[in-house]
Amino acid sequence: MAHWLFKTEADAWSWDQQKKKGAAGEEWTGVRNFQARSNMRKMKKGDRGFFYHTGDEKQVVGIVEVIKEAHPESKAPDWECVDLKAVADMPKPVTLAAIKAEPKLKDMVLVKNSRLSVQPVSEAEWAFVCKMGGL
DNA sequence: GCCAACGTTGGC
DNA sequence: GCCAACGTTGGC
Repeated sequence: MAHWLFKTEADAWSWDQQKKKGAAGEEWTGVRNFQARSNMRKMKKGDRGFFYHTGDEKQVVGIVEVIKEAHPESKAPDWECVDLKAVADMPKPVTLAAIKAEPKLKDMVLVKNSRLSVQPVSEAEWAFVCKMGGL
């Protein structure tokens, strides 16, 4: 199973909003970057990802699961999205500062290319960040 | 609020 | 197809 990281600003689409959608999930819309889109196209149902708040917080706040693979956005059919549902809170949110301070995570896309909004996460990185977050 | 880094656009 | 200019993002 592959792992990912979804970046969002809390005032655009927050973890609370995502959680309120429950098991029905919600389309992950607004991706207008080709690299991010190609990452979404690689996702399989059941893949999991980190839900990351950028902006003021800059921390991983939860875990989401892909419940529908890449398809056109219902409101902007020229673009694509996947559907995500919230799976779990991070017991202890993992901050960008903590990630940057950890040598094992120095190659994370979040560190190397923070602007990319949908990122791949390696298995080792996934396990390590989960551990840091208390999962 | 600033600035560096990156992606996209458009002229050639 | 290249590259300069521009706009946007996001960390600080």
